[in-house]
Amino acid sequence: MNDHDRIAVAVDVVICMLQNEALTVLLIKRSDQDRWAIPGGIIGVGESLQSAAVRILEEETGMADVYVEQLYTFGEPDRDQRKRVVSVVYYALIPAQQIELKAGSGTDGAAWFNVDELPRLAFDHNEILDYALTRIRNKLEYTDVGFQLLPEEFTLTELQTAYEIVLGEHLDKRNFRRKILQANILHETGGMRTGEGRPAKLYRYRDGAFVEVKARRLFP
Amino acid sequence: MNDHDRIAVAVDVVICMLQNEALTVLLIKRSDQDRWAIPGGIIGVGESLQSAAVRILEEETGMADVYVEQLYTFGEPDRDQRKRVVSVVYYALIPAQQIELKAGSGTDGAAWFNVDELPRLAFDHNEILDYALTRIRNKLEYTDVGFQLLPEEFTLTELQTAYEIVLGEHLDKRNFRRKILQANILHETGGMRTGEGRPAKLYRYRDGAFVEVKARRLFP
DNA sequence: TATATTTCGTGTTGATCAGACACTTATATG
DNA sequence: CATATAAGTGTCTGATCAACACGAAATATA
Repeated sequence: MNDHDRIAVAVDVVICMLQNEALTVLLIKRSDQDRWAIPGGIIGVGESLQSAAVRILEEETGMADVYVEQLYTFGEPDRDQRKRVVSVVYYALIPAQQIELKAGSGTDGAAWFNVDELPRLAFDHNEILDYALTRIRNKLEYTDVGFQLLPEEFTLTELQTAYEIVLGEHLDKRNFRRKILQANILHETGGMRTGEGRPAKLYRYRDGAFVEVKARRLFP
Repeated sequence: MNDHDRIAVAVDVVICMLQNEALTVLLIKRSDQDRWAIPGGIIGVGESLQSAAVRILEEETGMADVYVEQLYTFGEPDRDQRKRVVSVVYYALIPAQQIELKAGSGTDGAAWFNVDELPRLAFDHNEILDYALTRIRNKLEYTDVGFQLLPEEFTLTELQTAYEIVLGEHLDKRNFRRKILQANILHETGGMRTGEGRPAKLYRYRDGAFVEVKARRLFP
């Protein structure tokens, strides 16, 4: 087997954030490609897969301390015409906020796309995003991923809206609040969010709460 | 980066089967290693990850047409002292039966181990097996993986026993039967299994049934 | 061949949970 | 001060889950 035949290992990261009442994903355009793509890179020697994902995330967004989880590994022989690449794909959920995008090296630019209005992407990246969204929607129902999309403090309405955006369906206000509060995974910070209308209590996620709640589905 | 630094891509396969009222996993011992290990191999050029998993499974057991699914990719830099290996791990569930183990090339032998009585394995393979078992137990509750561990025709008691072995807990007979039958994923073959005691009806899994049942948990 | 043993197969009840549904309260704004 | 906006709150009904015991059908044995 000559060097040309060797298989390259890449790490790609699906970076998701809530913006303008929509779930968005960060895509980049490389100088040598005419389609948008999921950001990624070659793994460094001595670097773990997870570290590589965190590094790529940091290079694109400048953010650290973010929820990152392995999604799936894509390795069809023909997924990249140029050479054989096995991509270990991670996904990251970052709290809603304003982010200054850093143009990574070798890229023409980066932009956030509404996940419901994606263009045709490079390689098998549309397939990867489909898979990522399915995973996130599923995990929303029985893990704490929903909280990762919000800042530390949030109102129950903001939390419900986040769930509605990701799931793409309306949820009943009273049932939602009852279930979340009964699950005992939030605590009131004491602060209030003011604005037009009645002020709302602020909550914070009880970190590690899902270790206790575990197998219990939030929305069965 | 010289060739020595390059990263190798391996595919490992956790092969599980029911035997003697226990869930067992197939392990091999390589001539150059003193510990048992999960069977695996280097991926061929032009071979997809899934194909490699199926090939490895066939090499070890002689079986084709088996349930195979990707589990997780393990790639810590120090997981193999000799060189950097990224392992894409699959798991396979094969129907209970007698299997003639083929000694794969370069192996000292292969054997089935009860998953509750595993020795200390090579590399990070204990960790991988823990992860695989957790996944299988979870999927048992909301997918059709349970049926993959049984032959085509089975009695309800055999199915319940399979669930009990994998989950490691006792299930109520009447509740189990009611839930399985109401889920409408089995049909009676008309045949009966005879033996000591009253004969039992034989059932067959309605293939593709979980496409319909989908999100519905069998054991919430 | 009668009896014992083994395994299959079956329903009900009470408790818990999910889903549908509408009005009052607190603040900001004009 | 009146109006608009969003927050916050409870009940009832139907569905689902968990707990629970015995009769039926066959084989094995005395």
